Amino acid sequence: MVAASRKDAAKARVEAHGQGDAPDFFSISDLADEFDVTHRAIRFYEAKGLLSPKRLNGARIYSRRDRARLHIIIRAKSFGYTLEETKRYLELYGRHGEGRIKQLELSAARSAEMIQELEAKKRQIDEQIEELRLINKVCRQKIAKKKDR
Amino acid sequence: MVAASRKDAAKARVEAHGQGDAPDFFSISDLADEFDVTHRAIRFYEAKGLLSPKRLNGARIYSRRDRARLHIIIRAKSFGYTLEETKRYLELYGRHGEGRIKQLELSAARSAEMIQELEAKKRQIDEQIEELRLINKVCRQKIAKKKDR
DNA sequence: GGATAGGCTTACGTATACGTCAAGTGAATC
DNA sequence: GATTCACTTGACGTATACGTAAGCCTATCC
Repeated sequence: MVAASRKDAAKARVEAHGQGDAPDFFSISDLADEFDVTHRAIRFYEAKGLLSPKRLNGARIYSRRDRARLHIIIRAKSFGYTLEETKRYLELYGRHGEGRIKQLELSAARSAEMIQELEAKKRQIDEQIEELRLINKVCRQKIAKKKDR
Repeated sequence: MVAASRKDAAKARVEAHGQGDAPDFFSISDLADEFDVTHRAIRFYEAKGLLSPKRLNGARIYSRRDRARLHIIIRAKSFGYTLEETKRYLELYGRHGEGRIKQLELSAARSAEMIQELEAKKRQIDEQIEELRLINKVCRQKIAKKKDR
């Protein structure tokens, strides 16, 4: 298994100054399995600039940070954001804390905006849930009526 | 304005046995304006079987129910459902209450499933919001530090 | 009754998000 | 040392969700 050996090599390097037992890096297959996406998709996100893993003999090595980013990509997709929108979010994610005041203020503003947006989305979902509860209730009532008739 | 006249004609017909002052039907432009989507998109949803408005001299006439369906389509899209998935939801929506027990039980089950799914989606959004709150907090703290230095 | 407004269909084009080969590399195992 | 295994890079294909232009209809307004 080449991947394993590459992994071991990288692991040795990382664990030299590593700190835990939880993995510090991942192969593309690790992440593909963990998040149930294809290799192709992960590479596609990289091509679009959402990921930029290190390389070891050509093979991609994903750090915990890369993994966290992938997690965010997949979550964001699941509630309707395009990769382009997610990219903007990841930019924010990648550099909060760094930069000059102007940059920090921009990040603060952007994160606040996104929170508002997500709260709005939650409210929309709540409306939808309410409708579904009503449908569910009506169905169960009609079932009950038909059954004791 | 042809639309207006068609509207008036249809309105007369509907108001003959109508009940309120809120509109009972809508032109494609009405809905396009209200929900900020293009005519093309609305027709596309129809082509995909998500809508099926009545016609008057060829022109589409949308009922309140059609309008409600469009509203659902747009909301569902905004939180990540495909039109195909939304179509399945609309089927449920369109016929709860009708049919035999088997059908009612299916509808009850499906609506319950969807509620679970949406609740899960809400939890995901909450996680994302938590992350953003943290980012926002860190940014504001660093800004404060830099400012009183 | 000709212009204008709104709507219609047909059909090809486009952006996003990958899927699917094809062909090659580099390390590990038999 | 040949095979295998995981990974690589193109390159072309495909599904979804529309955009866009062309040409036609038709009711109302002037």
